[in-house]
Amino acid sequence: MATIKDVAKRAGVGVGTVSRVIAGSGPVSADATNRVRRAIAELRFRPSHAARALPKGQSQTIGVFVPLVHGAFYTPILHAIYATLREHGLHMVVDFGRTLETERQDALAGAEFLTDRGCDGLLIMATALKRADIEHIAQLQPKFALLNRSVPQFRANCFGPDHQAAGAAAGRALCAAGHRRVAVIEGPARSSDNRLRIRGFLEALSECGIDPDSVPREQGDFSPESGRAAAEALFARGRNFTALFCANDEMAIGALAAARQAGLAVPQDLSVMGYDGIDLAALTVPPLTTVVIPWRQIATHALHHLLNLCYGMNLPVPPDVPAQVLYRESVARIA
Amino acid sequence: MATIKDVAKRAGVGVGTVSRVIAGSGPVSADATNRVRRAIAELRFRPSHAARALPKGQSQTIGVFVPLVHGAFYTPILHAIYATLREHGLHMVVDFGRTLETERQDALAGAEFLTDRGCDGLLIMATALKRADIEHIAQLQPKFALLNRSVPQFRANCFGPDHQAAGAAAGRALCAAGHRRVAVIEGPARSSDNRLRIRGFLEALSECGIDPDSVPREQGDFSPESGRAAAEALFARGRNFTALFCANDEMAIGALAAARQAGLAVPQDLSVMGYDGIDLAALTVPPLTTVVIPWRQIATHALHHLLNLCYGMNLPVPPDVPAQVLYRESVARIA
DNA sequence: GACCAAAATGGAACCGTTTCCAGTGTAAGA
DNA sequence: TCTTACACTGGAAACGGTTCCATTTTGGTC
Repeated sequence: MATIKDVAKRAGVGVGTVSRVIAGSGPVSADATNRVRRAIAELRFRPSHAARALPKGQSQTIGVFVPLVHGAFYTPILHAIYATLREHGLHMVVDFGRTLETERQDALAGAEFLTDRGCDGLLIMATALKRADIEHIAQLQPKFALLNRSVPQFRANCFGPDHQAAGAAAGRALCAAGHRRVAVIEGPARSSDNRLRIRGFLEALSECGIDPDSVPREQGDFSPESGRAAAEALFARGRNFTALFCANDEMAIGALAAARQAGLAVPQDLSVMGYDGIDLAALTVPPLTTVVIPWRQIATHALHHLLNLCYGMNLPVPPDVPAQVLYRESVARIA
Repeated sequence: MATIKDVAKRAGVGVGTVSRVIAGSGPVSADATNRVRRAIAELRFRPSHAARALPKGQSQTIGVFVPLVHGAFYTPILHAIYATLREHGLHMVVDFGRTLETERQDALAGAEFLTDRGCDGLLIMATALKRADIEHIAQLQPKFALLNRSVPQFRANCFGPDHQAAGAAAGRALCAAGHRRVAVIEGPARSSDNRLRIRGFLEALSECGIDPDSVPREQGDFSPESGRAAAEALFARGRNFTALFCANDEMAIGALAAARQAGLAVPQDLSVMGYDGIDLAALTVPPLTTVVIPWRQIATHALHHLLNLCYGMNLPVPPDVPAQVLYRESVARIA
């Protein structure tokens, strides 16, 4: 591989001049610029990223951690982040968790990996992180933003929706449609955002005069398959409910499949409500009524904040729009 | 940030010794090892990735390009790649394309980004790449593997299913179920794998005595939404077919939604067949009959080949299992 | 033609590692 | 006691860029 010295020699200039041509820093005569450009092309010179990052101490790269590679939930968020980064000519290095069970340790390992990688800032999505973990990350790389996890100590670095309010909106919507007997498929207990949305949902029910303790609940792991299994377990316990709230859309998709398998028509025999507002929810059979969280927007704002931090930019970080129930066809109004 | 020199000073040894302790290369006395380890811990020393990669010329990192961040198709493949990489203690840097339209140029830019990033090898998934593009990539980084794109010149580096055979299997399955009037939702014409599977499908139909030219066709872009639109267009042209073959499962999901919207029961009024065998296809309403391509396996084998190339490993690269039709409930047998 | 500021330039020092080589200390063998 | 081998060690050189400083060149002014 050709180095900057080879280019300098070929162009008949010093290495400093070559560097200035490449980076556009400092004055270079038109003549020298041309000779350097030609030499670069002829030698197919490509500057080494490692050699470049070493003296500069900056890599124009943001590190992103996402709990899972797959699934309909995380990837659109990643897409939004990536698009924004590209707009600003920045690079992204992603690290993924293996499973939701190992999310916490994966996120910690990911933060180390990304920091070691010379990322200028970290955008981390992991609800399973404890306060001490976040302190650890802050020590590793003070320039970071947290997505969907909030701790008072780092309030300014935390971005995410008000899950409790959003959960409450779901509860109120079901009550308003006349449902009095409701079941819930919740996510993993370790996930703080799950706990909040379930709490909000049950509180709303309570305000409508429904005893939260009477609500049958099953737990899934946010995957469609787990939603199916949870729904089946719920059906097996005797189907004395008219509506089913799922802690995310993917589990709701599984619940829809389970309902069909059980011979239940949605929404005539059973209403199903999701959460998150993933794109796929528009294309289920029937189309899913869900609580839309403006995830892409939230992610973009978190990133804006991070870029302001890292590069002294001045990107807007407006308050997020609140979550809203999107009425499609999976919830029926009953007497 | 502490450097290796600080550690050496604190431990009262030379930098060479510290480096040997960290890398486990060369002999170091137990005493020195302990002092170094302690100093590392006390100073919270973390070796700089950039400084390390510079003299070594290797980064223990594989670069992966995937056409899209989001969607149900690419991410499980990425997941399989990531899992294998972790098993071998290697890192991954991913680059994504923006849209399927820009796949070709994004893949090219991605190859450059990943190479500049010091990746030891490249795993690239992009059907839109032309032969010259691949030559360019080979020049950039001779250690590469191609997923789902095959060119004779680089036969050994290419991995992917036999789309034509798989498409034919779909066609035969529909014929065997008694369907004589069939429609097709195909993917983008620029996508070589799409062309192959459609060709195989139509050839199989032809062998069953169905005129390929009589088959109504609409084009989508592999997204669920485009599948819905294509199905609607097909319905609008008069629904004189009993079965619909979709070039991938995601478009089939969209077609299912369109069918419901049109008041068509699947499979009673219309049979729908997918392609790929994504996980979600098991949870649609009704569960989708599809051609299962062993994508995870293919990706793993491509990666094995690449690792053998990069690190002189000796990982198995067995022939892939052929694609198979998985019968679920979206295709009816008719008279 | 002399002078000066600004533009342009070459090259040394530096970034933080790895690697290699020369050198020291020690134990075993003659 | 003297070699000899070997384990261990320190430090210089190298990796390929960026940056800064000293120096040369240029163009404009009087």
